[in-house]
Amino acid sequence: MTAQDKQQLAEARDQTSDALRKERYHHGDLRECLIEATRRLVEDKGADKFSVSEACRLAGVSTAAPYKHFRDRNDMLVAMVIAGMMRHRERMFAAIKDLPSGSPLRIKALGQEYVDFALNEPGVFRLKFGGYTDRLTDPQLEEIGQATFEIVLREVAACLGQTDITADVRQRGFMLWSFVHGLSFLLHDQKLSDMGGDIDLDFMLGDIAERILRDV
Amino acid sequence: MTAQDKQQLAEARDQTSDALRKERYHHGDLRECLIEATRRLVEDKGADKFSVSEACRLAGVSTAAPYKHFRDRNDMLVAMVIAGMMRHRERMFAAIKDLPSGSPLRIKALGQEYVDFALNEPGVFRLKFGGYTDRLTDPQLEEIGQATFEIVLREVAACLGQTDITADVRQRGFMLWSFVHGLSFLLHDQKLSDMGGDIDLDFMLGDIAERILRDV
DNA sequence: CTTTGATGTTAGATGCTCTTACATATGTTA
DNA sequence: TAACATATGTAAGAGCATCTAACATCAAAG
Repeated sequence: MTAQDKQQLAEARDQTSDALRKERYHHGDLRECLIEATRRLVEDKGADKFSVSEACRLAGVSTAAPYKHFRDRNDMLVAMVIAGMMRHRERMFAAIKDLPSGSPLRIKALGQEYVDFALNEPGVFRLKFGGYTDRLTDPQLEEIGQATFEIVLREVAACLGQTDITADVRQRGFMLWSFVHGLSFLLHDQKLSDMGGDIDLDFMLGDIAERILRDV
Repeated sequence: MTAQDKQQLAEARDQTSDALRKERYHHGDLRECLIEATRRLVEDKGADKFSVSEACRLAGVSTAAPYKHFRDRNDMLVAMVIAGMMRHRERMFAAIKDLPSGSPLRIKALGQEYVDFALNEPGVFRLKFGGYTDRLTDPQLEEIGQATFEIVLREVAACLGQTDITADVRQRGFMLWSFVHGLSFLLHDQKLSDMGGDIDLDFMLGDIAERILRDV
């Protein structure tokens, strides 16, 4: 099937009331469609409430159909998370591309983007990092994570005026990651508004970058 | 039922091969027993694989029995998490009681204990903070969390030579929390060993405490 | 001793995951 | 173009889980 064919089928589906439903015996692009249905359901109701059956109802196919495209329920979730983490990495690239290189502003922007993603797509974020299931150990997912962390390390090195990734750079990068990672969870859990009082998120992101980049 | 009766029943149960099973028609302390069974299962297989039925098999009761003690499956998990977070708070108290007051060592010890708990009881930790389910909003759980955070705030204030909890203290406390919180997740996900290389956890905990307690 | 409420059991309604066997569409090859 | 091979769908059902309703048992209070 050519890209043009897919386009036509997609347009045909979009004309229906629910863009996800199929109209023919063969769906056209059921795999992508199920991933999108999975994403919606997980964001709406949480990963524990997600059911393959409901994704099938959204897509307008029988409950056996997904098993031609995914090994099992968990595999559907993994596929959805992979797509999400690729979006995540792209956004982190985009967040810094217009900022002066070697500036702590780039570190802060990366942190801001990390938190934003976690808050905008909490379903994906918590599936990836919340430990919902242990079978979330896909090699592709590992690569994406590694590559994303490399972005941070490059920026940290640049801020310190270094060219290569030393142990010191690695440690500062990991500390920054830990911070925004925990912050993302706590923000989504409303802990900042519950216990933080008048703490300013923007200030905190700049402050931590400064503290961790500074020499002792 | 007196405490002594409970003791006798507990001893009777302990004589069987599986300490959780009952021997009479009425169990004696099924609620506590189911909470413990839930804890074991969640730690062993993860919250998503946990089933009420299996907890019942562990306890040696019918699958309908839990519903006399818990509203539903989720309520069982909540009860288990509450018990876990009370252990968590007690351990944090214990971690600092022999250290000199006003010392950053106490901050570091709290962080160490936080991470230790997350690694020793990841099932509890991730159920509480991983966002497995949204119905984990028990008022009792809220109180425990608040009280635990107060410990941290008191220590931060003491380290800064202050007596009351200012906005500044709150912010530094929240930053420390964010850090150890994220660190806990990343450590359990093996991200430190995968991407951190030769980073030393103990050093990092001391380093972050120092950085965040220092004046800018 | 009897009653009563708490706590257990049995049976079953409902829904989910995943498999097996079969149906239909697609595109490749003779 | 016809026929076959492959990909992708459906139908039916096994097996297991949650939760409910009706009934059974036991302990404590009157």
